[in-house]
Amino acid sequence: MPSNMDLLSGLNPQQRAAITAPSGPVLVLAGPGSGKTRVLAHRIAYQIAHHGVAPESLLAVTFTNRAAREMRGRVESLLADSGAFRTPLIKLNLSTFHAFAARLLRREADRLPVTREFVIFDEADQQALVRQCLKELNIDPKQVRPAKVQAVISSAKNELIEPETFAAGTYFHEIARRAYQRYQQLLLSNNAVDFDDLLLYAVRLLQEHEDLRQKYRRMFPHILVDEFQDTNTAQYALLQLLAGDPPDLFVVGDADQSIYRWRGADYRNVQRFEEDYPQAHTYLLEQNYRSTQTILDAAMAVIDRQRGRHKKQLFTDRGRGTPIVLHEAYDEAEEGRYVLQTITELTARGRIRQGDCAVMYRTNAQSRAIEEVFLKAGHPYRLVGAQRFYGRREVKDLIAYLRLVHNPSDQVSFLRVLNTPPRGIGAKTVEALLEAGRNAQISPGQLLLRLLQDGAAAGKGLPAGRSAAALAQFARLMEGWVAARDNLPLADLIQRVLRDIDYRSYLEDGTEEGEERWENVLEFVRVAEDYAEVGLVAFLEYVALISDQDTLSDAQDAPTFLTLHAAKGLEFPLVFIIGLDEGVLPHLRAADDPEEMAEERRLFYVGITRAMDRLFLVRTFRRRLAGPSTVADPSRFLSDIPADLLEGDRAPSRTPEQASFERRTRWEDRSPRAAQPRFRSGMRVRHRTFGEGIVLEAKILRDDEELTVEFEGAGTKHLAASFASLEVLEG
DNA sequence: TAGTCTGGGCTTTTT
DNA sequence: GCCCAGACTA
Repeated sequence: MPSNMDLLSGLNPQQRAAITAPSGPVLVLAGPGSGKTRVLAHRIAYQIAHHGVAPESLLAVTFTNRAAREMRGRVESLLADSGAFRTPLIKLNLSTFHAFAARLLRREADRLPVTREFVIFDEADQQALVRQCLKELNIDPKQVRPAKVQAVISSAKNELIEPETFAAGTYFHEIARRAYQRYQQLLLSNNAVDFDDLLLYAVRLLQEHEDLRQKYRRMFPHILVDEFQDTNTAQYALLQLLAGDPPDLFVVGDADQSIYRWRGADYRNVQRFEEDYPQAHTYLLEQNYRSTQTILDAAMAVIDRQRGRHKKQLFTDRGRGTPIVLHEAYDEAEEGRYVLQTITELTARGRIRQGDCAVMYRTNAQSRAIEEVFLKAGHPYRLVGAQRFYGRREVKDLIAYLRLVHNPSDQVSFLRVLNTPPRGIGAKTVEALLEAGRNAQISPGQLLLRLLQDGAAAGKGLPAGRSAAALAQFARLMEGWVAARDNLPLADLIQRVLRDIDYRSYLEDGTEEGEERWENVLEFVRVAEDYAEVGLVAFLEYVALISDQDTLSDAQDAPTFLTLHAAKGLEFPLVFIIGLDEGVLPHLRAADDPEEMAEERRLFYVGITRAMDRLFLVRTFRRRLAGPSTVADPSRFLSDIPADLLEGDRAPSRTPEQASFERRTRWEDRSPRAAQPRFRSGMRVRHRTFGEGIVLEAKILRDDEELTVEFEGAGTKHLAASFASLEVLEG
């Protein structure tokens, strides 16, 4: 087949070797911009075109729908170009872990404690449920925070720990254990699963049912995984269960780009893979095709400060390129103006398009200041962030209505919409309704529906009078929607709900905000129109599993604003990373945990390596984190970048305050290694007031050494070596 | 029952 | 500075 040549042309020897590697476990360790995704796409195409593998027997897993979509496009065009395939490869199984698991669960629902129609609860729903559990357990939600309990439950699930095996060593964990137990029961009575259950149930199904295991192994004898470093325990277990014997498991990843630890991801799965599959072939991709050498050098300088990783040498033949620009703004507004101004200047020459530019930040909240500047200037931009849209109150309300229509047992949704907009159903009535539901052993939604059918008989225990009328009216609405559910196109169904509840006049209260909320509703209807074909179930699933990255579109030639997390896997000719301040990047929350601090560093590394040609690092002198604005210190990561890669570009001084600040931080004359390291992690030290402790982390910061010390009595402290006068005891 | 108020809590990243 | 939950009042 001459087409094989096309599939391998233009690839470097390492890439080629990985793509043509014999079937079996394969690990591709790939630096940023080294053509990781390309290798994956070529591998798929090569298997199909060269080895005659049936497309439907391949399962490729990614972390976002966007990545899956892109991969599909690439594979299809590769195969089309090579003349091997003409029809679109609809049979190719390319999806996210969660979407794949959801499909599996629906197909095998008869072995699950939920029905095929289960709904997927998102984080807000989960918290609502946890809140309910705590209430039942008579726990004050102020003492034990529902969000924290939810997080604990979630990470337990990601570790495949179920309520029965949940270890309760502390008071908090005992509460969490009981809440977890009740939480699972409540999920079932809602006919719902949460994000984590998707994976957990999938793993359990395959563990417990030999026949299913065989079935899926036969179905997908070839498995490929993107961003393998971001798999968590449940995902890894799922892969192992799916991988047949002999396993044909092709995984690509980069431990340096692991940024989802907080979601249970464990980059040590890369090592685990090598241990579990000692016969695995490993390929290393180091040549970078994306960035200039200057950008790569900066990235390496940042990541090399990380201990306990194996060093990669990133190189390119793109040449040195332009120095990285470091800019200090006075405050967030000026930060925004600087970004806008720079983009305007650079694009004015015509070589760079607006859409080539990206602005990246640590937290979503940071986008606000930038957006304001752009809005005021009438300059268009693209904002990446699905959560922002789907997390809005009005959108969540609508989704809850739809979920209720789809699944009247969904109590969380039911309670959300029962009195939204207000229709005279107050707390007392709700309480009575819940009680009646408990007595009748059915969900309150079902109870209401039944009430209509057999009249007052089932309504025992429900309040009479005004609220009864309100309840009956709501029940009639519900009944109407459920009846219309299967006959009406999705968008029409939504329109009908909107009309029935007169949602528009509820939202439009004359304020600009109300106007905006209604706009969002209309936007939501537009999205639903695209799902007319596939119907309500698929739409709800789409809405539940959407990710921020999925909202990125190329439709508009405008700069993109996105979080560093959302930026993973993307590239832009021109990148701004803003908010390079202590407390922002690295984030405050990471300060007392070396593992988390390491992840902040990797996050910065991911950001740097998104840039192809130009990189702008921006920080702010005054910043509002919470409450009043305070003076921020420059990010510790900045001092890891060698000065010769940087170009100073400071705004003119505006205030004496700033001028004095600039005198203190002279980037251009800063020598990168001014101070000699005196401390190492693991050293025992003594401090005058804090007593004895162990150095957790020591790093050179400008002309001082910054230490993180765990003191026996005083806890973890951050100290500047020159002030702290520490005595070294041993080490 | 609904709407307003206040006080407290809290701040990350997202499938 | 912002948001939410629960308390309070009409």
